[in-house]
Amino acid sequence: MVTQRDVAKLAGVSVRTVSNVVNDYTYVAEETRARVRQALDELGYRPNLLARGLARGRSGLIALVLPLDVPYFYELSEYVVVEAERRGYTILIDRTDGQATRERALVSRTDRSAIFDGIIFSPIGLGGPELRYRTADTPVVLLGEKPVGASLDRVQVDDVAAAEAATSHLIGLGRHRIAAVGQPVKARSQTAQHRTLGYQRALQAAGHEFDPDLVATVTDFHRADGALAMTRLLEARRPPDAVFCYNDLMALGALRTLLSKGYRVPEDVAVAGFDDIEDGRYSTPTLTTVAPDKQQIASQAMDLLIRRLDGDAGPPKTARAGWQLMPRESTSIRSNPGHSL
Amino acid sequence: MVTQRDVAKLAGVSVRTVSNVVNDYTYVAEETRARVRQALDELGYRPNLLARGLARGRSGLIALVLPLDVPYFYELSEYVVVEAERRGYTILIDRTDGQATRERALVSRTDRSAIFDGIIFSPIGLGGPELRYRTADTPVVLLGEKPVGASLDRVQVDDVAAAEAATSHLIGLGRHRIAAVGQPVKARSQTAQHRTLGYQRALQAAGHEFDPDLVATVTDFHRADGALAMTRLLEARRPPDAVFCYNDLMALGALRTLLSKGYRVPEDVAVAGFDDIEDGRYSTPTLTTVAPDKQQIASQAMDLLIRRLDGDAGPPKTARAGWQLMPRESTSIRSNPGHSL
DNA sequence: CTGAAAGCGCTTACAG
DNA sequence: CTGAAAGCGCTTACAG
Repeated sequence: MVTQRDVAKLAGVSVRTVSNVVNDYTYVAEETRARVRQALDELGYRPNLLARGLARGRSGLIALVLPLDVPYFYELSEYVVVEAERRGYTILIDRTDGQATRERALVSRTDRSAIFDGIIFSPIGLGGPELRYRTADTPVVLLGEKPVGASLDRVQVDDVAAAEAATSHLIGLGRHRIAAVGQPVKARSQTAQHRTLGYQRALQAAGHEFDPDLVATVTDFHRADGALAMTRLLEARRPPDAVFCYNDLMALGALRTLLSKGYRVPEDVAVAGFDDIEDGRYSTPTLTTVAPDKQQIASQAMDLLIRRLDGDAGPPKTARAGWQLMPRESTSIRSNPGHSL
Repeated sequence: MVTQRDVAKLAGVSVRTVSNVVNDYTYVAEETRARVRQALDELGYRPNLLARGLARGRSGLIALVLPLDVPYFYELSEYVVVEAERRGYTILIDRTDGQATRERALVSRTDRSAIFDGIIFSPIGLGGPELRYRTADTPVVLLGEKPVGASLDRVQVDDVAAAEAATSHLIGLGRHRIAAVGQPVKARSQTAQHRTLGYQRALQAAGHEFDPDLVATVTDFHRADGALAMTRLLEARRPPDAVFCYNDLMALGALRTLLSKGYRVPEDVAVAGFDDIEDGRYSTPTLTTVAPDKQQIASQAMDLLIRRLDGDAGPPKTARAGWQLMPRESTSIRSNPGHSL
């Protein structure tokens, strides 16, 4: 490895000057700068970022810790990368896939996060008590609902209102037996609870009765879970004529189940999801969904984090990001192109 | 920040001993160990990984640099994370989305990779010449085809054979006008060329003529590109009765175009993809595809990298991973459930 | 504008 | 089994 010392020797200057040139500091004589540059190139010097980080006290690196197995998150990650770049930081993604073990690595003693200036974290498997455990050395911003008991900065979407809007939209179609898919078997985050709450509120506002049989539980938020839940719902005595899934992935699974059993969507059963992932814009029929403002989420998360990096030690803050209902073919009788010609 | 010095002072030992305890070295008296542990907990010590990495000369971190906007890669990334964990390394993902600018950050002087022991890299936008530029400080393993001119370790799948198998499968259905979707407008990696070659070989083996009009070019490998290419193919004088897309994402886009225009799949047009992403197992119809052995790719990439980390300085090696044709509904007349009941 | 030197927090031969 | 000390490669007041 070529060090600044090697370069300094070759250029006949001190490491101080080499460092100045490498970091583009002013106050270096043009002649000196040229000589150092020459030596830099000749030797093929590249800085050791570990050493630089140690000396500077910060690495310029931010960890984005999230479950990459759900498209919503990797779509979101692109926005976070861009917003971080814009602010001079580099994002490195640490994929947990919601596994508590991997998430725990974040709060454990020999925490990989120690090389990061800050962390943007979307906890799935970990509850608040465990999160609280973490020392406050590295600032953390949570994405999504606050795990019970944790007190950290976070950015969230109003899940209750969004779920209510999605359900109301299904009600507006004249459907009466509207199922909800996504209540986890064992609840950890509050996301699902909030969406169930929004679902119930919409029902209530429309004067529909709430039928517990129409709330399908899941173990995970993947396609397979949506497909399985839909199968169970269809086998009930009084199957649903619409279904609101707590994410698009499950909605796509439900869609698959419906179509493969010969149901027409939306004629027989209307389907709505949550997340606005790209898949839902290309499925047949295309998927009605709630679109959280991913760009805004990313931007707010970075802003919260940078506030902490700048030394703010105030109480935890919560930023709220917008969302929008996106009606598409899966809830629109008129245009179901798969059957329209 | 609590340092080992603080802990040493509190426990009444030297930092040497603290370090020994933190790293679980043997030869620490039980009594001493207990006392140090006590101090560690009391102060809430967490190691500074930057400093440790600098002192040890390695960080235990490996960068996985790839385009996360394509599901194939984030599915692959999970396998890489697991294979790395198994070998005691931590993967951090650096998403490039195929943008040459971001890929270039990897070969630039102030390379973020300097904190990594090694790099697993899937170049999309960068050609071989630029890759060659990078100094050999940090070992690199390439995923996929070798960019022209680069000489680095890599793991690849036999694209020619796999594409030939997929095309032959379509021919076996009795189709005569088989289109190929995925030849990039401006070619950089060899992947697409190889798949086109396999496609042509299958045609030739079956005695079909090669019609250049049936090879649709794309600018990217996303759904939108597949959808657009399909639209153009359908507008031709003699539209295809089957289409082989160079990845599943484009195949899903093509599928969407076909269904929305009222074509039946596979009755009117059969569709095959490449990658075996999860979406294709839940689309309607489900998608026939080539499934590269992702687990094997990940495992081989890690093995190649670790060989270099262990000091092997031999010539670049190429590992070959397996693949398998997965026939599904999009090429199977019998079972197209969307229309079967 | 540039040098000599301390320091970032850790690891690890070298002694004992 | 443990201490004193050098060193990892960089940055940066302090002088000049």
